[in-house]
Order: sequence, then C-alpha cells, then structure tokens
Amino acid sequence: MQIDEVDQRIIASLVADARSSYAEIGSRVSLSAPAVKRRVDRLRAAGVIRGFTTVIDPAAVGWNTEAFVELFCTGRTTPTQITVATRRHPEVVAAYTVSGEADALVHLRAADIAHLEQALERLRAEPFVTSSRSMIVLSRLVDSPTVVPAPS
Amino acid sequence: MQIDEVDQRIIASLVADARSSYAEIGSRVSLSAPAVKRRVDRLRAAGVIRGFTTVIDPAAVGWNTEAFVELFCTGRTTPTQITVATRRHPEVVAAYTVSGEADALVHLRAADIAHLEQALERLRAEPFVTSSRSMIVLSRLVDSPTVVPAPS
DNA sequence: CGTGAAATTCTTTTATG
DNA sequence: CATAAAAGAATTTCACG
Repeated sequence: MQIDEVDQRIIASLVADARSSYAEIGSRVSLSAPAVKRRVDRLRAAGVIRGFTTVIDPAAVGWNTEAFVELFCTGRTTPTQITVATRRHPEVVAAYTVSGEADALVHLRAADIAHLEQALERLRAEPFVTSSRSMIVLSRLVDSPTVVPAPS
Repeated sequence: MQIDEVDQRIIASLVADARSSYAEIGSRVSLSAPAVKRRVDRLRAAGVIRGFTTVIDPAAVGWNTEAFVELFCTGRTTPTQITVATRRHPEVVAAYTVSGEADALVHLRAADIAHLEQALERLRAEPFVTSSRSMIVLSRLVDSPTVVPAPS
C-alpha cells in the first residue's frame, strides 16, 4: 500500500496518543477532521494500522517477572507447531523463529518467579523441545512502543 | 494502587480497543460514562495506564528486519551505562539486563539486513561490549499486546 | 482527494444522592 | 463512589468541488 508523508504523520500522532481526536490530528497535519478519518479508515482497512491499544504497567496488574527462553527443537519441527504450542501458554507474550543456535525465542511474562518456573516447565514439556536456555529479565532498560520513522 | 474487578475489565476493554467510547466501555462493565472516565483518569494518574497507542504493521512502514542480541559486557558495566548507550541507537526497540550467560538482551528493528548489520556494528562498538551473540528473527509466530488477566 | 455543514453521539462538568 | 442532566466537542455522514 501507498503511504505518503501525511499518512506517516497521522500514524506518528496516533502512536503517540491513540485517543487524540481527528480534529486535533488534523490541525497538526493541516487537514480537516473528515479527511483524517478517511485516511485512518483506509490505513486500518489496509492493515497498516492494526489497532488501538493501551499501554499498561505490567507490575501494576500483577505481572512482575519476565523471561526470554531460547528453544532448541527436534529436527523436523515446523514454525506452525511452535506457534500453536506457544499460543496455548497464556504466559507467552511473543515467540519468534530465529537464526543462530536456537530454533525459537519465546518471551514470557509471569506473576512471579514461581509462576515463571511453572510456565517454563510446561513449555519445556512440549514434545518437540529438546532443550532450552532461559534468560530472566532483571530490569527493563529500554522499552519503545511501536516506532514509525521513515527508514531512508 | 488498588485495582478492583471493574477496573480490570475497563483496562481489558481499553487494551482491546483504546478508541472505544466511555459509554461503550460503561455498557460492558455496567457503569455510566462519567464513572468510567473517572476510573480511567485515576488509573492514568496512578501510572497503571501508561498511555494509548496504535499498533502498526512494521513492514508496512519499512521495518522488515528484527533481531535479538545478547550482549556480554566488561566486569563493571552498570545497567545505566547500557541504558544510555542503547537508547542512542534508534534501532533499539527494547533492552533488558538478564540473568544467564549474557549481561543484556537487546531487541533491534531495522529496515533490512544491511541496516541491521550496520546497527549491530554500531552497538558492538560500544566500549563496554566485550562480545555479542545475535539471533535474527525469521518470523514472528506470536505477538500478544499487553495482556491483562488477573494472575491468581 | 479534499472541504464544509448538519445530525448524531460522546465527553466532560456540575449538581446531587 | 455512583448517577443524572446540561453544555460543549467530536464523530460521522453527506453533498459538493
């Protein structure tokens, strides 16, 4: 899909504050509110804008422990298998297939260390997992939300 | 801060759609719009709600490559040093200090492999980095936004 | 593509239990 | 803490250039 500079600025504005009004965005990009709405609708329909969400402090709602787990899998494990398996675990925030030593990297979030240990055990019990290596997050140093510059 | 079940449902609703109206949220949690607004204001003031943002398809705006880099640092590297250093790199989406072999884990996003390689070189050139291990993301299997259940 | 205007709906304040 | 009512904005549709 074609995205012009105005779209980019609208996106940047919505990333910074998803609840700002179309009129407010319009004043920043020199467009009327209906024009902004039409562009946003188009960007949503095209899948550029996936949705609007709220950033919550995980600790405030009881998630105090995070970890990244490298999974080593059996030879003929498919990405789909890993997907369906990891999705079953509510502690899985994200999962990726990766190049390097490991086959997949899983981002976990748990209430506490005990909960994390439990989730880890469950994950490692998946039949295609041959071994794993965990990194428990000690502190989050940087956490940028979805950024939207225009890479040259 | 104290969060009751109604707050939790309001949060869940806002995480699912940050642009839904207070009236709509209110109808889901059996509350009037002003009551919802007051709770949201309180949750924002308390830092439970950090903000409202928009989820963008990275590829649609030119970010096609992702990687996780484990950093191994010199003995007396502080988290603050890693923070300020990684923040300087626009490709850094997130950074964590971690337990395990590595000292830090850095999540990078770049336009393409060439850009990623460049960013990696820059990162590895930081004086406190003794070595690194990269995992290039082949595919994103799972990507849940900030979830908000009530961990028992 | 864009704007302006009109109708509807939401937000937000204030008063009140 | 909640609701209700009222004023002010915003959303959304529509006609039009």
